[in-house]
Amino acid sequence: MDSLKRAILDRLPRYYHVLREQSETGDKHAVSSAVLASLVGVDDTQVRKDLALIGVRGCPRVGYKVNEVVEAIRDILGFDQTHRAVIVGAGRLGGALASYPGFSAYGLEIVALFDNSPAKIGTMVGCQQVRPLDDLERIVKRSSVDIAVLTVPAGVAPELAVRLAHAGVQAIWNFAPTRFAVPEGVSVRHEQISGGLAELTHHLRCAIRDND
Amino acid sequence: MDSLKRAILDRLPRYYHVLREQSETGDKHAVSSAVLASLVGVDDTQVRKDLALIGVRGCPRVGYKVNEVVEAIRDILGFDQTHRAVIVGAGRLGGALASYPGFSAYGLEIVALFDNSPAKIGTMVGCQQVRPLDDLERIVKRSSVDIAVLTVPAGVAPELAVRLAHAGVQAIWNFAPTRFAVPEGVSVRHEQISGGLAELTHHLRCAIRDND
DNA sequence: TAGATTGTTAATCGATTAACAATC
DNA sequence: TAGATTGTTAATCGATTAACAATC
Repeated sequence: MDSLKRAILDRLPRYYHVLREQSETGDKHAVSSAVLASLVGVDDTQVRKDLALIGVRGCPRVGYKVNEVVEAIRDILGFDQTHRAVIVGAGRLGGALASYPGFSAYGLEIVALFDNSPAKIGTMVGCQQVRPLDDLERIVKRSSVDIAVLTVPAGVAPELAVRLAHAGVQAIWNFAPTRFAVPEGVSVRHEQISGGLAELTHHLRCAIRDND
Repeated sequence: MDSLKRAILDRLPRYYHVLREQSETGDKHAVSSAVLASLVGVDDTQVRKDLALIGVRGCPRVGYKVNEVVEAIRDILGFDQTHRAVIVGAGRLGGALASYPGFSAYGLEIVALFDNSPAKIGTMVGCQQVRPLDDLERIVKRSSVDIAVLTVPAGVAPELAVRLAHAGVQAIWNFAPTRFAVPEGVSVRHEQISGGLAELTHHLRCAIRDND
């Protein structure tokens, strides 16, 4: 199977999100590319191309069947398979992710939360009891965890990424403000939240100047 | 002043981040495009183009002056100006952002944290006392807040965005898993965290199939 | 001078948008 | 049939990469 390109992988979850709501309320069974486009804020041609690419065929004068679209996206993004994940770093962000109920819709099951702070170990954060970092390898192997979420300080992220990869994790979702290399075969997604802030403050700066 | 394009706005904070560390330790005053490129994981030509675009000139055989680059990025992204911000939604994510110390490097000052839950109002979350939503307009106006961070459930995000815009906020940083329209002149950045998860699970799915 | 690095043009690549025929 | 919507090709746009002359 081809790996899909980055751009479409950003849009598919958005289609999934808005259509899943509609498929639950169930008052509309079909959706046109124009309606779906306006719901997620993209061009209608874009929607038709994306859906064609993932193998969903629509019907002229009717549109696309909501259920078909939802299932095709769920299938292609792997949301129908359960992935076990651990969160490393029981700070506020780690806690926020550990207690987010929405991940189950994406097939993600959080099986453990780690930290190395004695003050945190053993306490409950979200629905998880914090475990010591020493247990990392054991639990990753025992529970066949394949995704790790990194919410630790930038300084320790690279070494933890290596530990996780060696323990058998296949994908790392990195929220630490740094980048690192990982062994072949492991995929990493760097979530650089402050990048979004830069965009906003830059716009503000331009707006202020334009008023002068 | 021209607004810079999206792509470069994602890279500038990364240059800023790695060079600021180097400028503090101070052992190297110059950096070549090749070194900077490898530090942030982009092409070296890309670095030279980006720096040329923001008006930094390098020196053949030497490279770019670290301080010049840091200051140019700080200036163009508005990190040298202090922006006052409020966080709306004192859940775990809101709390994580409220207590993140790194924002000051980007010129962001969190002045208030709001929630509508009586159980939370008045308690301390991060370094902020949670305030009732009723005070939103008053505080935004009084403290001339120009950025709002939305960490509320998807359902209430659109109405809060409108309230914030009317109160005078100029930029909204939205972490709720939804999209909404805002009045002309207000900029919005939608941070869709689960999009990153889709990319990872898709890669996992491809890897599994390739093994079959 | 020789050599390393910048700065810039040209080529490539990919993503988005426009146009329109095909279809129910 | 008429009309709305899909599906697809072509055109545009922007971003990235390659090549190389200019420069210290």
